[in-house]
Amino acid sequence: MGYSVGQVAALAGVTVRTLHHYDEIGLLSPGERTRAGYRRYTEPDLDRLQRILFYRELGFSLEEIATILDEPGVDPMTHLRRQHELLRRRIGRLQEMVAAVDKAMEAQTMGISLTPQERFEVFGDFDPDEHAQEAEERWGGTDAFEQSRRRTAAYTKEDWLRIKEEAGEVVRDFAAAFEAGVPADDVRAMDVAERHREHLGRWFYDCSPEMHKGLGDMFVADPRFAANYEQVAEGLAVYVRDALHANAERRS
Amino acid sequence: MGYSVGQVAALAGVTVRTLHHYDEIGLLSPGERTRAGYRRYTEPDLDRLQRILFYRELGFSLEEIATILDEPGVDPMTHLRRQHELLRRRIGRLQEMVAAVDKAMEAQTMGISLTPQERFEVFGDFDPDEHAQEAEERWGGTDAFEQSRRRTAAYTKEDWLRIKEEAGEVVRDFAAAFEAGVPADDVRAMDVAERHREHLGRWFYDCSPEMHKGLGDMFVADPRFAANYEQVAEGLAVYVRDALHANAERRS
DNA sequence: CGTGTGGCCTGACGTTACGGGAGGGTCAAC
DNA sequence: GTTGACCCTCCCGTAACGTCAGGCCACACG
Repeated sequence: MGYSVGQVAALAGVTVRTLHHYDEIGLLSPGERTRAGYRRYTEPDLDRLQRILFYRELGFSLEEIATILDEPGVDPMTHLRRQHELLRRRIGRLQEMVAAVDKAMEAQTMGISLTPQERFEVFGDFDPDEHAQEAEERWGGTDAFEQSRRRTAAYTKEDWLRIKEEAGEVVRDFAAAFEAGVPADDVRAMDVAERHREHLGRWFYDCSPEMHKGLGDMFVADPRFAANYEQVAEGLAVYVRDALHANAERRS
Repeated sequence: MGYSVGQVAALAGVTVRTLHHYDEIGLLSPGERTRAGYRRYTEPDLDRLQRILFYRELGFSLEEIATILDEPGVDPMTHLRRQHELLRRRIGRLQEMVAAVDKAMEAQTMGISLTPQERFEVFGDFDPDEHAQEAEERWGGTDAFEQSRRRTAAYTKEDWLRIKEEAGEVVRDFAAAFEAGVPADDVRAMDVAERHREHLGRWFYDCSPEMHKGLGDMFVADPRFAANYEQVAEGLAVYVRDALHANAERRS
């Protein structure tokens, strides 16, 4: 019953030391121990190890893997879909690199030399998402940004759809309250603001009330964000900011 | 003229510290320095950096990259072909993983649970080459084995063809001398043995005369290797061993 | 002509994900 | 009942950087 470290190591193609390490940092602790202190790995442990190795191979850090695996309420199927999506992306990236190599070969045979930009473009625009670059410039290096980047890295298309739906719901509720003439510091508006904050915490990063206030300011100051609300209703951006502020005051 | 660290870092999407590090370890030292000591990267430096990042992305260690890049007599085209080959392999591996995920999804929806072996098989047979596993068992952990593994990791199909051809030539020459009645300790036989040793050094690992002798012994003792020679001419394995021994004596 | 301000320099210590060995217990087998 | 394979827990080492700290350098601006 159960597998010893050596057996698991041989099975999974890792060293015993690696398993010890995963135990040390709490990433994978064997379900049982013999009275002599020997590690005994159970079937679910193997399952978890398989996932660990998978995400590791795709370049995730062990800490990231821990948060991915310990996300509450994710069934095996979600993991598989996520893995599928990640593989697809990674293969796409490698195919881009193939294209770049092909281009370089062509240039080489033609005797043309590439510009520095051309040479690095496959490395440069790591994510084809312009928003990500903007975010980097604004919040680059902050904890929140890092946390967000790490978490979103593993989201599937379906995750994103759910996020969009949730976000849309919040905006609609804000708009409804706004048009109904509910004051921004009314509990009803503040409750929506709080849901917005929770939404961020669930999907992106832990957003303190203080940070949430700053975010509200930006919704007004930055036309790119403001447009998101203004196109729903004129004056909504300011309303949302006020609601976030009011909610932050209430929370602190 | 030339690029500063910051410019290169921005261009290539790496940090300044990374470039400092590469300079420290001698992997990429800027072609010039200003009188104030500022690094100035030239066009060839960018070229080299691009290759470094390429091989790095594919999982090579910086030490391995250094040996790959500093291999004498490799033109840009060879690198490009090699990169193409590596990408192809890597994509193939990822596609295997996709297949494994698909299988797991199927099993999941069917309610079947996979055996431990099935779960890890995509990680297990890391290299589909049975010879590599045998080699690991015999020489696992030795410097020569490590060196060989590192170097061969980057060989293209064309490299392997050339290796095979070279090796075949040596065997034919051994066979010719053997059948012509040339004694194994004759200079002509010993010269072929020396060429064999150089062949190993060029493509696999630095083979000392002492190691070469051991290798000769194995050609006789291990039927798997012996067959290689015996199928060319009966008694050739022993002849080759004797030639390797004689040459080793001469060399020491 | 001083004075920021941003970029660059060299240490030097911190971190991640293990590798590898010392020193010592455990256990099935001969 | 001892031997060899396997396991344990420290503990130090390594690779590839991250992250300051303390101090030049260079050029724009008043």
